[in-house]
Order: sequence, then structure tokens, then C-alpha cells
Amino acid sequence: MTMEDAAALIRRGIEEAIPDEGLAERLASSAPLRIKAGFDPTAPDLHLGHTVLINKLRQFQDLGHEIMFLIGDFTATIGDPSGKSATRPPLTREEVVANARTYEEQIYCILDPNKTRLVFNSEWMGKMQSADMIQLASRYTVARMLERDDFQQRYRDGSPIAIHEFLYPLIQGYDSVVLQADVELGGTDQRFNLLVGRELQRQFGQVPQLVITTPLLVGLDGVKKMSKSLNNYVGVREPAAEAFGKLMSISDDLMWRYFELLSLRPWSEVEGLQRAIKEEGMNPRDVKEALAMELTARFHGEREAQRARDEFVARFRHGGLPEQIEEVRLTADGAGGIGVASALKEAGLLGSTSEGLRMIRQGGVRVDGERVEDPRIRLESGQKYLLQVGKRKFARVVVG
RNA sequence: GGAGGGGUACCCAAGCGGCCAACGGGGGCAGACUGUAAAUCUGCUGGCUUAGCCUUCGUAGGUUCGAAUCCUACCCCCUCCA
Repeated sequence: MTMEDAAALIRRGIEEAIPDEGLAERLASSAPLRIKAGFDPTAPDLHLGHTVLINKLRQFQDLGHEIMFLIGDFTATIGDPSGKSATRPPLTREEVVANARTYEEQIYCILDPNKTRLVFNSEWMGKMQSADMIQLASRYTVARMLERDDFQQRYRDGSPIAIHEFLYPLIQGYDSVVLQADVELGGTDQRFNLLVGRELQRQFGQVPQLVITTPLLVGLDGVKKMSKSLNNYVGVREPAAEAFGKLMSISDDLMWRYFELLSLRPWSEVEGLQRAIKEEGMNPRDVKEALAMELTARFHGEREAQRARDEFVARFRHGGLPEQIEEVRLTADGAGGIGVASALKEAGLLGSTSEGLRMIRQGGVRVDGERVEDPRIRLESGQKYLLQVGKRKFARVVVG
């Protein structure tokens, strides 16, 4: 791979490289670069949004560089300075270790464990004396601290800023000094902290690290950032079939952004696919399927991904049944039997009888494959039925 | 401590005595179509023993034939001043 190719690979999808011209220069060095990225020691349940950064680490790894995956177990005791969560209960040593292991389980789907160094900043920060801390604090000024957006705003608004919050960026920066990082990666919200690292390294006589920020991934809705609370995410550990289906539901436009940030395919290949759709009439669905396959396989293995795809095709393209359908026993009402609408509710497919009636009215309910036209139809006692609402909800029921 | 504004369904947000189970938007769900759980279009979006009934507009009372709408008290949130 040429130098230009390497630089292009690293630039792919990133928000910013600071200084930008430093990127090619750094990559040109013959010795492996020391790449640093820091993470909270909280129990991670990663989704694809988090993997954008990890993918970038992987690309560095592929180029032969050394990854230092830093767990900020000391920093966590300070609490994050965004002002929202003032104090987090400090984690015990055991919890930190357990959480780190959970990280490993998830990130080693992407990173090569043999080429990844896991480090904890309590290692050096835990030993630091107060005098050293003050020494460190003397290296940075209040004015420069206040450059940070949220500090600036809070200062202007008269909201409180506790002194210790200033220590957070300072320590994060000092980590770079200790690790002699050549490059540090972080989300865009980390920009300031990463830049503090550069300044401190300069103070300590090191070459300032190259800072690379990665963007937030847009969620499945195509509008908001991917997050758990917005329920527009694909979790690293969720079942393969779910992950595959969710990925197939993204819009054709969004698909390219996902290729850019989540796929490890060479960009030239992605451009080839774009061309194939535009010029050769290739079905975008098949391209999306390839993306869904790649990502599902990454976290669940090739076999599982195949199964997920096969089921998806059978179910949605050919309108078939899912492999696993839950079986539920229903109790008949006084009249011996049960109305369809309440059966849907009892079987847990819908939240209320009213909703069931609505669904029937809209033609979204099937019993044994037959669309239900009359909401007054009843299921008889002792009989077995297959209930379906829409394309995705199924249940086998026995009326008792 | 003083002055003002506001709390409406999953979220945002109208309504300010009856036509209100409550406009509109978002989200969600369903249908049609398709290339797929894309896009687009249409419909639905409190509950129930569903041509009917019951419960909801911060909480508790009150006025009224009738209240989300008026009155009283209380709780909570926001803005400005000190």
C-alpha cells in the first residue's frame, strides 16, 4: 500500500485530523505509531455507533501500528465534566476488571487481540503524589481551559464549574504523555481534551500527538445520532437475525454512510457498487444485503449471518414464517372460546383489544394465513391457531 | 424574598364553557405498491363485554344542566429582578 493510500484510508469518514498535514507525515514514519484511544470503565454495551472509532483503530492496526486501548479507570473517579452526572459511585477494582473484559469480548470482533494493548490509567495516576498533581496543573492555564465550549458556556451563564473538572482534560492529556502517544482518536466531543494532550506533550518535550476525531453515526432512522435511548441502534451483541433485519431497514441513502464508517471494504470497491447501481441497474437491496452480511458476520460469524439472511429472505421476500414461533396457551372466556382481538392481546402480540380491533379493520391480522375480515370471529376452545399481525408478529395459540 | 409564564395523550404542541377521546406535527403501527423491515402513497394511533359504555388534559375540591376550558387550595417546572 502506498503512502497516499494509507492516508486516504485513515481519512475515510473521519471528522477531522489535527494538524491535517501531519497525517501523511506521521504515516510515513518507518516505526509503528503508538495509537491511543480512551474509554470509560463503565459496563459497555456497544452499538455500531461506538464501533466507528474502533474500526478506525483497526485500520491503523492493519497498517501495522500499535493500538493502546486505554481504560480510564482513574479518570472515572473524577466524574465527567459535562455537568450532568456530578458524581458516579467509584468502581471497585473487580468491577473495572470485569468491565474491561466485557470490552474485550466486544472489540476483539474488530481488533486483533495480539496487536492490542489494554492499559489502565490508574496504573500511573494512582501513584501520583499531590505535589506532582499540582505540578501537572501548573502546565495549563485557566484561560485555555475556558476555551472549551461547555466550560465557556457555563462560565458565561454563571453555572458552577468545579475545580476538579479542570483536571479531567489534564489527566487525559497526561495519559498521552505517559504513553508517548503518536496519535489519539476520539469522538468529536473529545476534541478539546485531545488537544490538551498535544499541549502537554509539547510541555514535556514530546512531539505532539496527531488528533483524529470521528463523527457520530446516524441511527437507523437516518436523522438522529445512533443511541440506545432513541432505539435506533444495532447492538454489537444483539441476535444476528435482529441485527441483519435492522440493517436491511436503513434507507438507500444512509447505506453509503454506513459503508463509509462501518465497512472495512476498500473504498474503491464501494465506489464500484455505487456505479453498478447507477449504470448497470444493480438492485440496491442486494448491496444493502452485502453490507448487512458483512456487519452481522463480524459480530456473529459467517454461519450465523448466513442463517439470519436466509431467514430474512424467506420471511420478508417470500412472506414465509419465522423459524421460531412462540406458543401460547389462552384461556377461553365465558362463552367457550375467545374473540380474535382479545386473543391477539392475550398472546402478547398487541397491547390491547382495541388495538387488535383496529388492526383487523386495517387488514393486518391473519389467522392460519387467512386475513380476518370480521372482527367478531371467535377462536374455538381446544383448537390450535397460528396468529399473525403485520409481517413481523407471530404466535401459535391453543385455546384452553 | 419580589414579578411573571407554564404543567394537555409516547414526544412536541393547539384548544380556554357544550360540536373534545381532544386540531396539527414527530414518532410508532397497519395497508397498498415495490427492489426490502428502502422510497412513495393511504389509514390508524386511551380502554372495554366496541352500532354502546368507561376513564383521561399536574393534584384535590368547588361553580354549572354541562369543565381540558371558570373559581379555590396544593404540588411541580421555567424566566426576569433582589
